[in-house]
Amino acid sequence: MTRATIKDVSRVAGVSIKTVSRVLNKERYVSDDMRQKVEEAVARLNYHPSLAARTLAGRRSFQIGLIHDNPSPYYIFNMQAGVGQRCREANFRMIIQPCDINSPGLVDDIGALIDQAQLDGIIMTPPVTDVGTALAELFRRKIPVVRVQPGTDLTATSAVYIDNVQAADDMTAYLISLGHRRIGLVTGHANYFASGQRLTGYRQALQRAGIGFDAALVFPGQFDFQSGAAAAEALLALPEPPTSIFASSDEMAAGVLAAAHRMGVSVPGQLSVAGFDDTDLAQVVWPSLTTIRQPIRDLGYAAADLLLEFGETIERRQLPHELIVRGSTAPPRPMAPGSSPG
Amino acid sequence: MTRATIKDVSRVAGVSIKTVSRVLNKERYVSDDMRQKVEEAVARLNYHPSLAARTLAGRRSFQIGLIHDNPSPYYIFNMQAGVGQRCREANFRMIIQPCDINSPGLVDDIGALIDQAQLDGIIMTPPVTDVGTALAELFRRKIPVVRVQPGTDLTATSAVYIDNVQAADDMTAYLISLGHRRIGLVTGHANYFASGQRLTGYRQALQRAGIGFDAALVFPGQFDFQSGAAAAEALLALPEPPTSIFASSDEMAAGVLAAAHRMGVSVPGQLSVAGFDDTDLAQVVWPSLTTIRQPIRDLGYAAADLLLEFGETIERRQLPHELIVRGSTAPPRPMAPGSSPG
DNA sequence: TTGTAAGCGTTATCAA
DNA sequence: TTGATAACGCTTACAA
Repeated sequence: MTRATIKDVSRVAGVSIKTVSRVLNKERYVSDDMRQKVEEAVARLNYHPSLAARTLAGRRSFQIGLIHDNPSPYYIFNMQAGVGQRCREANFRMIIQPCDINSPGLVDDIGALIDQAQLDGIIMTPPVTDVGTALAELFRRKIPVVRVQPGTDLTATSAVYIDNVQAADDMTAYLISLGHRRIGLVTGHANYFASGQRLTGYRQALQRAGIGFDAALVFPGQFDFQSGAAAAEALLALPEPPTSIFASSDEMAAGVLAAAHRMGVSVPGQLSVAGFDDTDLAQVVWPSLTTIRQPIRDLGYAAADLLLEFGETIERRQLPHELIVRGSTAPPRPMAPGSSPG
Repeated sequence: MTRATIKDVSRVAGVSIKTVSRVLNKERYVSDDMRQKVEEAVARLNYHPSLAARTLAGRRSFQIGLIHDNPSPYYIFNMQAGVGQRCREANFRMIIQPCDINSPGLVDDIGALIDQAQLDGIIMTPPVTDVGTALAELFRRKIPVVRVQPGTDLTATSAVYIDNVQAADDMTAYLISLGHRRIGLVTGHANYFASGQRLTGYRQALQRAGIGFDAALVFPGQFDFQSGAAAAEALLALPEPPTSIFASSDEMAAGVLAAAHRMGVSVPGQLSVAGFDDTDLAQVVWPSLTTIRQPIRDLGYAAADLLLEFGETIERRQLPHELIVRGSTAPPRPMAPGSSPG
């Protein structure tokens, strides 16, 4: 017993091959009578069209590529889930392509993938989104592209994103609303555009509240646990330490927590910790953290949707972020030297 | 400018199409002269053969499927990394297929995937490995299959695995070697074969050490955080509580830690906690945990290797687990009621 | 060792 | 609204 082909279906249904093809592709100009016959035959033979043949003969391959260079399993997992979901709905397949943005072969690899698989479109996630040479290659090939949270050439391709400035503003404003006046900020890796955007949001909220910007409260990080911990140590050692620390990523927030713990600073009693849930991991692993959450899965779904619905047309879609408060981000007690709890 | 085809290459190289094909497929009986001409033309034209055409014309699709129903991002990520690595080396592509083992359409979905993509082979991870209907469908189609850590029909397909009995034995023996005599065990989800195997290893080590099996020290869990916490609460409330708790998964071990913390039991001062690092997450998120680690990425690599190297032949490959001790799994202090520290 | 010709299973084109 | 037929880019047989 070998695979059923379109020929088998046409024979069983008693119609021409072309008619079967029409039904398969939901083309117009097929009578209900024909359509029904074909559908019955397809079901009876358990027929599934060969993707290879469709790709070779037609203009589409029913495949899109997801290109990433992101070491966070949670990020990738959720992104795949979202893109995969939309692909399934459209009967498309998703090809995953991990890569290394520092590899000299990056552009060639992407080109080879597109050629070999005849991809119908590409989704890129940060930081691949902002590799100029890769983008140029895609333009050259005129292949539809959707970028997730791009940092440069914002209008060059379709894109999905959250507003990082607003998100950081929201979190900062929330902390201020609880009574915090000295809010430490651990910034993100300098290579990521999100880092600067988050700093901007932080400053914006402070200014609106009439709180002066204190450069001593801003400490550079690299998005990782270590730098979060280092930042917290520095910030908590200040003559006038912050009552709250806002880390620009969840891993750094975890680092802040660890350092505070090590230094005997009670959380949230003496210090409120907040962060960005960049990897979708914070809520799972550090459930008490107050975070700004990017809806990674939704971003993936929206990216695929844009690609499948609009193709070459450039569309942008902004998704809402969430401020997630779990446990208490308690209002700070005065921490003036010598003060003691009520 | 359109894609280069094999015809273009043959023209540029001044040889026949078939010769180009021979070089591409590394067939024998090609003179060095010809080979060189072809390789130059390929490089010059930046030619990448169409997978669709190769699949349609040939017997192979250069694609294998990875089927999973596993909610752990870390597990999936590492598995993909391992399988993907081996695929890249062989110039194969990996198709990811998430599924739901309780869905009635499972078998049909798998069949459709194989038909549409003409997959050359399938890798399955638990718990899909042990779905009889799915396995039967694959046998019917005579497609090469490699299962990761199968629980049933062990010799039915090629497989890669670690020895769970030995692993649990190792950990239990290690705890005993530190002086523990009362070791609690939180078992895994009853649906997973690994659960029973780990219980067996635990009992085996106890017996060898001449320690009687105490059913009161074994508490059923479901592999998740909650049940780990519940188990710890029950075990620590025993009249004679264990000095050590061995959880059959990392998430449960985390639950044990949390519960101990909540109950004011100091770790590792009064209680040693150990676990299985099933998701490859323990070392990242709970770095102090003593764990038995499955090398997930290596399992994936080995699975793909088996599939690509041996195809239909049934081969089994056992990989070593690792006992990872970080921080101290301190020997227990006596915990008799009323006793006080040194 | 190299080349020729006939498919592979679809879709595109054009005619009916 | 339906159908015949020529591609699509490669591999497989088979010849030379």
